[in-house]
Amino acid sequence: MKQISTRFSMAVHILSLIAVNSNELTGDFIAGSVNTNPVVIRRIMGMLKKAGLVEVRPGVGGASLLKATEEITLLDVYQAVNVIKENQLFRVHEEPNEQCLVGRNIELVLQSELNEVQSAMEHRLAQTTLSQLTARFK
Amino acid sequence: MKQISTRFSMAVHILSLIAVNSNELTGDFIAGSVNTNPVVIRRIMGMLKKAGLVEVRPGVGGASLLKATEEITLLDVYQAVNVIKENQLFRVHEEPNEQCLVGRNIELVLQSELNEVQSAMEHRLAQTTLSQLTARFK
DNA sequence: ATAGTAGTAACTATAATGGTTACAACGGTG
DNA sequence: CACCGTTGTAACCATTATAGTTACTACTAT
Repeated sequence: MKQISTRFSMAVHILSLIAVNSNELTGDFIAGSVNTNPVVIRRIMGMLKKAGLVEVRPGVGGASLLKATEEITLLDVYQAVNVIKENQLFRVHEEPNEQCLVGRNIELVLQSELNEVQSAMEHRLAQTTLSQLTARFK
Repeated sequence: MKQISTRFSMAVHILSLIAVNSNELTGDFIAGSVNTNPVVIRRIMGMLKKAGLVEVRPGVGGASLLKATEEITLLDVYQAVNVIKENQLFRVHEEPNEQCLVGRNIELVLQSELNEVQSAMEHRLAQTTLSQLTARFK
């Protein structure tokens, strides 16, 4: 069963860390908290940077958020790490037989429903903010 | 990017075929419409059978639905082909550092949100029936 | 100049997928 | 009763994305 990559959960972890310990964080420290290799962290940080969520001080280290924690949603993170692209949560089999009523129609009809399904999921992602998560840490 | 397996879209295709051409279908014909290998079809049919959605006449061939098309939802199909298990749409990185405030809490807090997200998606899947799809074929 | 950090490229092991071959089991039909 | 076409499975393979790893360059404060 294919699941959505841990890149996403790691990214949320990273952002939570930065939210809590603002600025005193090296990639190696983050890697220690996430429990993975520092390069994995740097890769994800690169994506978060490109999405405009964080700022990193090269050379010396230290990261900070570019938006308030109330304004970073799980959807923002999900999109930043590119874990699922637009309308591609579900993979639909390709090149069905056009000679057949079903084969001819299934792709378009099913895909339009699946797009709705994906939207419903992403809409729910947008309702949770980073601040809601960190508020529950204890 | 990992996507949800085409097993799901193929299953919908198969059920649509049965709904339209009730009973005169061999696995090889279905494979021709889906455009894949017959064994792939049989594998999926096996899952649909186990879920109580279809009935297959062994030996001689031919399949029929065990429920009305109005009563088969995309969620039923999705669950039948076991494409995503309960609360496992998102994979969460394992064994974060318990010494760290974030590491200690992230798993539980994030997972509870992600379960909500998955529920939202599945709820939307349950709103589309097989009959709604086949009605749009032309 | 040095030390410690970030940025990347390249390689690897792992796991799920989807296609394939092969064969056994089944059930009408001649 | 034997045959033929079908279903049911097991086993294998190529492909793909992931996540970890090594190695190296570039940057910045001291």
